[in-house]
Amino acid sequence: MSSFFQRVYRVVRRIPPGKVATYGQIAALLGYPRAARTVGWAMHALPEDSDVPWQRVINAQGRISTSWQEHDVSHQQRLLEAEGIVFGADGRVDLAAFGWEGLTWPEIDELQRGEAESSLD
DNA sequence: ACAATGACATAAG
DNA sequence: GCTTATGCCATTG
Repeated sequence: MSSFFQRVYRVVRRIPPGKVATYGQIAALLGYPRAARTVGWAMHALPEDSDVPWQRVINAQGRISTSWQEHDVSHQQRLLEAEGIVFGADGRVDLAAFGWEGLTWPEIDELQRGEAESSLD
């Protein structure tokens, strides 16, 4: 697995339950503010037996942009609602209320160090 | 190395 | 608010 994907997964795992992050936000944490599309690609390539909470990653508008038709949007929405996230009538999430604040610098530092030591995940 | 692709983001109509 | 167009980036063939 390519390093970039691993880094994406590692960050996504840090998203606490009941919170959501955007693709662009994750990309920015990795040092590529414009690599949101690649983050989305990483989610798409994510194996089902993974422990990565992919459902907590949505687009910048608080909407679920999944086009993974095998498990439509309602599936992802159900997973998020189970964590306490509330969807608006138009199917949007209030990022101001449920948006992930991101990682603190110590956490980012720990993330980087962990990446250097363990290549598996 | 080149071209195509895609769970995005943002600006414009 | 919705649709189109353009930019971005890593991965793949």
